[in-house]
Amino acid sequence: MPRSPGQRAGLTHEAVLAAAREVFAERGLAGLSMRAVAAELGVAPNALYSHVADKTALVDALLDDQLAALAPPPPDAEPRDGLREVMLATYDLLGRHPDLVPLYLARQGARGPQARALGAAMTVLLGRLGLAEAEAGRVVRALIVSTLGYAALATADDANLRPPQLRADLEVTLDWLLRGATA
Amino acid sequence: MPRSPGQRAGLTHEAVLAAAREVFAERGLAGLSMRAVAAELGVAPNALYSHVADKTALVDALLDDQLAALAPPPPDAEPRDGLREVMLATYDLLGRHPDLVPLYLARQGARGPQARALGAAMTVLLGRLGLAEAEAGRVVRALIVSTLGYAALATADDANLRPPQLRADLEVTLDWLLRGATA
DNA sequence: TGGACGAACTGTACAGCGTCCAGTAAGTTG
DNA sequence: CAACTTACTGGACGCTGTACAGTTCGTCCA
Repeated sequence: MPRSPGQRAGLTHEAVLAAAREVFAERGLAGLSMRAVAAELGVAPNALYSHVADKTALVDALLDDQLAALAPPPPDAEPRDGLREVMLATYDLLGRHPDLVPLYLARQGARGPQARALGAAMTVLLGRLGLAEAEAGRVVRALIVSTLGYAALATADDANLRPPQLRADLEVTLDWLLRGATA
Repeated sequence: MPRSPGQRAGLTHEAVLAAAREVFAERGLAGLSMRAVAAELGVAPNALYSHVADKTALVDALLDDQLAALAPPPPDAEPRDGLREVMLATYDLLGRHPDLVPLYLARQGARGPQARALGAAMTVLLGRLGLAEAEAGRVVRALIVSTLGYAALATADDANLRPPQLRADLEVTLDWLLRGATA
């Protein structure tokens, strides 16, 4: 509903992020412009800059936000199963939002709180496999790199590389990595 | 040298690609606009469209072009060494052109002739390790995914993730993958 | 040899982008 | 009640990729 002019919109960082989420869901990454987000809020484009440093900061926030859909593996799970499950869930999530894959890789998305929480949960599981923290960090990175990489591959529309096929390949790859890391 | 008006520029696909290579080398991906390429050739921006479908096609060509700097592993190399060398050389190349990493991942750059040649040479080496062609393709993908993924990670300026450190991690990861694949 | 034809190129223009600047109006604090 | 801060608007700048229409050239065939 359009405010009467002279009224404040009462924006917040969260409101802007929510609008960005909406625009992204409806029109994809290509449709996610500052102007579109502003229009969604019924506000002039520049108004966003009171709540967000610039577009890349908004996109970063959106990237982490999307990870909220992923449940961290419980600490008492069988470690290998838990790790495989998160990674496959991540792969599936990215499959639903292929636009984001390059962004996660480019800025290595793992900066926000959601990403941190997932990383910490994975480190716990690797600890139960006997890995020290530094070593666990390296393995987490290896797992993530392959998962994001396969998700990126799945966005190319090559008949030989359908997402289910690649998902199976990813599963095998994760297995090799975990086996190598705990040998 | 500026042609006298009314003279043809005599552009070709290769000339456009060469200009794009030049602009990219000097001003990076952000500076690679159709206008910049056209200016480099002393030509109106739209002139490019007689030789290139659109910008993404030009960028695709540039991506494959850059791979020409990579020497395919000789077929008689020790397979594991040869594979590790190409992948590390790829990692090093991408380290010099971080801008391109997301693009390689997004369009899975491996469509052009250069990419195909590298893939074929890798498949030969994997064949000598006893892998059938389909299986070799999967392993090639796994290796590439990790290599590009680590290169992407290296573009994030995190003090804990310096390129040399990640290169070492990649080396270990490649080892795990090759070991897993040939077990 | 001339005339048609297609390709190459220019000029102009459009719609869109991120974001800066200056101004105004509202809310908050002394 | 006055001073100040914050949130927002209007307008603009410089840039993008590329579509459209028109002109000029090289080539090929009658």
